[in-house]
Amino acid sequence: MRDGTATKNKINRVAMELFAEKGVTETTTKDIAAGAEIAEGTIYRHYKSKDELVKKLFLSLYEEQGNYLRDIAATEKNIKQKIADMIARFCQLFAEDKALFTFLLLTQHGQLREVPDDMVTPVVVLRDLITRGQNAGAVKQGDPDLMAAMVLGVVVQPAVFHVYGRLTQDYKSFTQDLTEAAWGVLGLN
Amino acid sequence: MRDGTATKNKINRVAMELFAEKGVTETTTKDIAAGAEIAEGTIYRHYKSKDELVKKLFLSLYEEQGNYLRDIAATEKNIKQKIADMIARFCQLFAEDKALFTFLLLTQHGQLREVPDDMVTPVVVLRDLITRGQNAGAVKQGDPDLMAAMVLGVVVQPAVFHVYGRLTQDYKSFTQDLTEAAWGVLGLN
Amino acid sequence: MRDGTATKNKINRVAMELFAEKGVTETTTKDIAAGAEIAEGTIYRHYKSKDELVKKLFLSLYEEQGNYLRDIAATEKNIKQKIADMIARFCQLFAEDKALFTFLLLTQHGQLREVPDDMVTPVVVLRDLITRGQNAGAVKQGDPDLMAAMVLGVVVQPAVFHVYGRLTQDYKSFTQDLTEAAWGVLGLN
Amino acid sequence: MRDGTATKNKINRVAMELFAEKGVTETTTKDIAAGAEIAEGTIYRHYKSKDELVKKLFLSLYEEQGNYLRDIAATEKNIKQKIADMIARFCQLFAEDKALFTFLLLTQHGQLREVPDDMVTPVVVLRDLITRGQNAGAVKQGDPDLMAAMVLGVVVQPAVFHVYGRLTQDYKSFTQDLTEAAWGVLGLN
DNA sequence: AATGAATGAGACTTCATTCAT
DNA sequence: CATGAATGAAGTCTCATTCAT
Repeated sequence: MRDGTATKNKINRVAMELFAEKGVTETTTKDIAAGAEIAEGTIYRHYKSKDELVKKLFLSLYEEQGNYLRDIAATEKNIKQKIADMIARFCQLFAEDKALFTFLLLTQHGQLREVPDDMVTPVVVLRDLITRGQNAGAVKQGDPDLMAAMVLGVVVQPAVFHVYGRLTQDYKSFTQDLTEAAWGVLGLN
Repeated sequence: MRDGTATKNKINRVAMELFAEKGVTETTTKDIAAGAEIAEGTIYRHYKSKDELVKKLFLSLYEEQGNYLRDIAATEKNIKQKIADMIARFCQLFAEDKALFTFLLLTQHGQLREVPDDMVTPVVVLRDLITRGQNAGAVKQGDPDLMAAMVLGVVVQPAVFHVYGRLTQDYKSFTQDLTEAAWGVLGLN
Repeated sequence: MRDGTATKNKINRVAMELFAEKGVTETTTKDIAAGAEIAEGTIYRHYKSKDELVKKLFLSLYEEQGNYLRDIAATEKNIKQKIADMIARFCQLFAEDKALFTFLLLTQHGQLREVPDDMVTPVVVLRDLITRGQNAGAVKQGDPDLMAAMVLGVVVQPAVFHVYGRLTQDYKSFTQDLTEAAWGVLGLN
Repeated sequence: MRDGTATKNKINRVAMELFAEKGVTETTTKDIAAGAEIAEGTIYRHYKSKDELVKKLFLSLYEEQGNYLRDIAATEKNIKQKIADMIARFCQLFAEDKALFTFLLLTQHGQLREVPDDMVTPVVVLRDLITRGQNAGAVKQGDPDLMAAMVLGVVVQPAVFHVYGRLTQDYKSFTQDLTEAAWGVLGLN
């Protein structure tokens, strides 16, 4: 291949999966190279260091999730429906790409502090949506950051249980229950 | 202290704090020894390996939390009150010892698989309480594991936000809100 | 330039300057390529290896200096004047192209052993001039290699000081002093 | 051994010899460890990095030479004799420990800039001695830094020739010639 | 029980060199 | 002649663990 895009994509994918599987520190550059079927040195044509790989991977994927949610928040629907759509989208994503979620889950500690203030993150989108819902009188009063945290917890913690085998059903089957719980937390019933 | 109990306690405390601060892999045995003001080799008088230290520390602290919750679950109160007590207890703990929570938070991945089947963990206690509540007709129907996960998420995720500075108030001030949200998830209003 | 002469010259010049600035091992082929505004692979159209580049560069420049001195030695002037001319020439060169001198200075160790026996080097020219001066009775007796070394030291060491900032005046202003010192060493007063 | 002094000394000696023989970059930590008959990691109990090893080694040995010369400069003798003593001392040192000289010679480039301003170096001692000699009317006028450089060149450049095999006699046999040349440069005859 | 110098496996990274385009 | 992505050997350094004291 003339440009290295395919190689870089392969590195990204393999790295994400290995990080999700074993954790970042436990995954060696050798592992990544083997998984991507390239030489170890090749990683360094695309990233200055393993650290940079982790950070860029995390930030780009984290922001990508933020963008998805932002698009949902930007629709014409009412807030109740937007919350439902967001949760449906999360369940869909998790069912399709568990490694992506697990990677974000494992990597957040230590990477969250690297998030630029102006980045569109899932958390920020959710918090802003809640704030606007409160202003419109649809969502009950309360610290919007706290409410965002609780909603996030309702949706994410079952996914963690799923990752660790405590929940085994197809995650999409939880969509309805999660949505109703989130509505309850926000007083949207 | 002719026996090494004091030394071991110091190791445990220092290790937990360093693990919470920087993560397990990023904390070296040298760091721990320095923090505990002992020689590196001394750690190996008390633990066979760093891995064993991490595992024993995690399991004992995790079980300790389970025991607290079990004691609450064993009281004569009604389930609604028990949930409230558990959350109050968690908020208290988190406010008093953030490092302990952070340690458990960071370490769960990779340690959760080591938990013996018969151990009394917070998750098991909570799940069993929910099941009994459902049998008694107090808690609404639904997968008890899923419900336990959602309740846990409601309580724990705000703590994560607190650790990363997105929430800054004294955690105990959230007790009421968290409790009501948990009740809502369980249909206990 | 259908042939690569211009490219090769650019490589030579850039390489010399970088070698002088940071040392040979500390200069990467990537640095050279970047400085010469070519691709890394292009270097290998002109040189078999980095080693060959260093060696050829050193030898050609070193010999070039030898040739200059040989031309001076071949004139009709008396030895005293020839020494003066050589030193003047060195001061001129150093003032004009400090990088060239620094490159030769840094590279000599490790390259000096590669010099072919029959090459016209500054050292050989100087030594031969001294020998002839001794035969003609103009230069005082003594090991000609030792005397060549001392004369060289008198002229070169101040240049080293200049490179490292211990001497800061225009080097040409030292010409007279260096010449007289050299004469003194050779007993030419 | 209870303390690591012997090990550190061994590292220092072996490193100096290898650096002198092949150059710093060409000497690997593996080489040093093998030469000192220790594990590679052991080097890092005594030095934070290879760089630090090189720098500390250079600075301590360089300063040591400065101290020797300072002691000579501090005697009651006249300046002519002091110069003679210094040169004799240098010839003695070089004859006894060629590796030390070669190490200092090879390493000066890149280390000279690290020398603290207040360090007693051979160059500073020599320059100060010359300045005092000029004030006393014993040494002829002229930039003392330039004169120090020339004297240094007279003494050191033959040593370089010796290292590269152009001079082969016992270096101590040059003592008289070098001394007279240095005197000549300083106008001390 | 405690020490701390030493170990050695292995991680990350660099860089001269190759080769398909 | 020129490119630049890829290689892989080799280097520096870290760190959990051991063992003589």
